[in-house]
Amino acid sequence: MSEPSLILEEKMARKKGKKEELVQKRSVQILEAAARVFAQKGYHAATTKEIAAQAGVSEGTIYNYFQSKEDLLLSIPRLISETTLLPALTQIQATPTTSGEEEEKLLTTVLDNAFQTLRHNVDFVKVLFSTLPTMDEETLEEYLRRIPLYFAQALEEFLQTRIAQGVYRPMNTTVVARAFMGMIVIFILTQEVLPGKRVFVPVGYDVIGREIVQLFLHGVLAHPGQGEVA
Amino acid sequence: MSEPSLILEEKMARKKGKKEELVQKRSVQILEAAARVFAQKGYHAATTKEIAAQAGVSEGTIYNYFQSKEDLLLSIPRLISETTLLPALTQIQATPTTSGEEEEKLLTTVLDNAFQTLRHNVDFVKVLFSTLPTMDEETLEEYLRRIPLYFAQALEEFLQTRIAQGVYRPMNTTVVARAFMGMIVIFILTQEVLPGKRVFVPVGYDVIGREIVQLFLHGVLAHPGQGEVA
Amino acid sequence: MSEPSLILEEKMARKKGKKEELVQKRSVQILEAAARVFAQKGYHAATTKEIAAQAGVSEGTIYNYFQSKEDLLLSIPRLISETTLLPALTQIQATPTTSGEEEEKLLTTVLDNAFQTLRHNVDFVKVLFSTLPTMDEETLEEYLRRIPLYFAQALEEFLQTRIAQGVYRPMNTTVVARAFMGMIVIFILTQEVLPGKRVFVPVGYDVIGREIVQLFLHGVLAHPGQGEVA
Amino acid sequence: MSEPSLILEEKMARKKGKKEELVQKRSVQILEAAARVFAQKGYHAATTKEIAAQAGVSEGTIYNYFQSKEDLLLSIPRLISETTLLPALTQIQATPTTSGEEEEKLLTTVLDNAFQTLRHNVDFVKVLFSTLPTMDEETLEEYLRRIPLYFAQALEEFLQTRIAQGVYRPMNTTVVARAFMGMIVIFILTQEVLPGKRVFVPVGYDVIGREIVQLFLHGVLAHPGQGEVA
DNA sequence: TATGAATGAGACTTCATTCAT
DNA sequence: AATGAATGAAGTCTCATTCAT
Repeated sequence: MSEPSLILEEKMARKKGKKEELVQKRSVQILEAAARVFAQKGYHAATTKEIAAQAGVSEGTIYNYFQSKEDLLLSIPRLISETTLLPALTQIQATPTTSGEEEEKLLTTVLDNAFQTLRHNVDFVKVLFSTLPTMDEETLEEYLRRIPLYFAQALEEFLQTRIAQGVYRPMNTTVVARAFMGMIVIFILTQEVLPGKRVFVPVGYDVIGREIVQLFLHGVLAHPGQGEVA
Repeated sequence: MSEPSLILEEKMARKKGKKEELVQKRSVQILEAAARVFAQKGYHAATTKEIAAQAGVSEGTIYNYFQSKEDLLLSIPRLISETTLLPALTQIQATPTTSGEEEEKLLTTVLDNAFQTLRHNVDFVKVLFSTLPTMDEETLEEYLRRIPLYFAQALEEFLQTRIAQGVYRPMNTTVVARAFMGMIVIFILTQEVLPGKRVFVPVGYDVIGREIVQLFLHGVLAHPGQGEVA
Repeated sequence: MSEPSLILEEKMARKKGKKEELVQKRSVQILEAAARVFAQKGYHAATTKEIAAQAGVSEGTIYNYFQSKEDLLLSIPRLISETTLLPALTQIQATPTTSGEEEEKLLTTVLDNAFQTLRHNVDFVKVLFSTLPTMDEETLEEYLRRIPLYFAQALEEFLQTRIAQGVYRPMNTTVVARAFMGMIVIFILTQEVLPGKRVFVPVGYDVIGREIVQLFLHGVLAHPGQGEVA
Repeated sequence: MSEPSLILEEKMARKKGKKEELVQKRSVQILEAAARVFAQKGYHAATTKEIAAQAGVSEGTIYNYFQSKEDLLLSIPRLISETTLLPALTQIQATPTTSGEEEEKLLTTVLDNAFQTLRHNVDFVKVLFSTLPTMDEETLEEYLRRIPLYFAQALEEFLQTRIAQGVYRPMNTTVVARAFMGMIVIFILTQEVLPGKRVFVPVGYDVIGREIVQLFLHGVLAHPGQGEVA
């Protein structure tokens, strides 16, 4: 008398599975379009119309997957968190001690990872830059939780370990970690985020990495041992 | 983005007579209000109504001095050239050689100047940050010319001089100059531009200055002379 | 407003076979949900999505049974004819003469029936009230035919009989019948249709019935026989 | 040296006066259009576009005078309160005792006032009918505060006075007052609010008034003295 | 010259309806 | 027959800009 419910259930399960897959796919499709348009025009200048066009759906469809335009903005970080961005950046602390040469290699790798990751997510970074200054603190936290913040923390812990190991000199790790971040960010900013190549002539990231590592480890002085600090 | 207004320029050129002075005053008054509102809300979220209110004039009056809202944005850089501490930033090259201690002092002064200048023009910097990613190259240049670009050039020349003097080791001056800028910018970004104090806990600029100078001159290694880590 | 759907009618006409019965059931199920939602939110504020949810079907299913949202509205009256207590209301004329006490009883019963019927169909009444002012005449008739119109006619005939019997005084039966209806309607309006209990504090329907009967039969004067006020 | 400030002030005052006048005028102009459209289509079906057209202004102008479409709805009562609606309805209590004939005259006048006022504000009444059922309680109160509520209260007080005077018999004044209101409302509803003349054939308001007064004072019985209530 | 009411293009969003599954 | 994702027309509302005063 009753329906062959197992088959039905199975069917619905399969259907549900497929549906969720589709929802996921469509969400990403829309979100990527939004990130692209936000990056290009800025959040406020971006229109749902253009996002829809870029995503290849109608404007109405956007609202089947996101509650509002702002929801799109807030959801963008989720796109990132599932990529390899975070892991790559937070693996610095994994290698506790090394020889001088190895230290250079390690830092170079860290920088390579950072540059690669940031460049791979330029749209996100652009959105970040143009939106952060006018964001409220809560949204900012939610946003930063995704990447740079963790990186800064991981970096600081790394510095503390090195100091404890006697490899690095005593220093204000918060400031130095942030300064290191600054050296990375400035190149992404000038070479990836800013439009045009005229103002800041691009330099290869291998060169940049090498120079930063040298600067970070040895400073700029020609005779480091002599001009010592008290 | 269209051409910046000529009205202001014209007015500035022939500032003779009380009338012209008044006009000049009114322009600046509006422009400062615009910069303030743009900095706070971002260019697109800012409304002419609020700018008018902040400037203490009516909306209509804005259009007697500027062609459009965009014209306001494009005219903001000109605000800087008159009031800025920029000269302080470009005098780095003026002091060619020094002892180790003096070098530290010099760099500290440079950093102090930079931080002071940037903090004094926070509104400009904020507008810069939030607008840069979506600006066209021409406008970008106009904006960057005000502070960062000149500073970067002056810095690079300074580095070249020092290398020639044998005080600094050979290096890619473009990269290092930009890295130095990055160390400055990151703190303005995290402490002045971004909202809230929770995410990036603020550090005093004297501490920051000291740490950056040490990092820049000596690097982080505990035993710099040896080129080896224990 | 367009023609009401024929689908339902058709279905209702040939209710033979289990399939047709099921279709009939589903139609009523959707229609009741629609009436509920229309009553609660008003026709325009109601969404097909919520109706579907209330009916426990998908939005698409609604359109397998009704042509449009408007068709739902136009089909609601048909819900009444099957479940209503309307017959009770139109039996007033069946009891031609009575004594004074019996007359009171009769009218009390009529009022009880009326209140019970209207309260039993609150959703219908609410839809009626909120939709009437903007309905076209045809739809209005279709709606009114369900309860109020028949009741008014029956009432008028009753009055005419009573006058002929010499029990009631001569009067404009149209006006008095409608006035009687008004006394009923106002309590349904203030106690059932309008939201909240603060503005019009509810009174028990037994009390209401008693007072209306007295008012209707005897008026408000303290010394009715004299035709004079002290 | 200083401006002739008195003249300026005067000018501004005059200007301000004119401005306020204009604002008032424009507000009323828009509000009346809104009431008209709301009455015709119902609140939700009405569009700001049509309201603007009816008012002879652009859509944007509406929002210079009202915050939202809902604000228009909530502001409609204000249109009424400044007319003579309320006074006419609440003056019932002003005449404490009368002879029988005078009582009839008084009630007739009350009814005339009520009908005239309600008919004069049909648009408002229509909006009331179509909107009240789906309003929240707070808005309802605000709305009802304008008219019907006060009328019911005034009426109840009148009844209590009459009972105390021995002119009217003891009764539940709340119920009777509301019933009296019902007799008024039903005719406005059937003859003014509902569309078409077919369903409820219109009757002259003088006839209606006369019949209601008779019904209210004497009831329907042919021999009132006999069929008395215990 | 300054004003600010009026404008209307265009933004975001909702929702009745369709149709492939 | 049932579903619900997709659609896109249409709605409300904002805001840069104009222009008569």
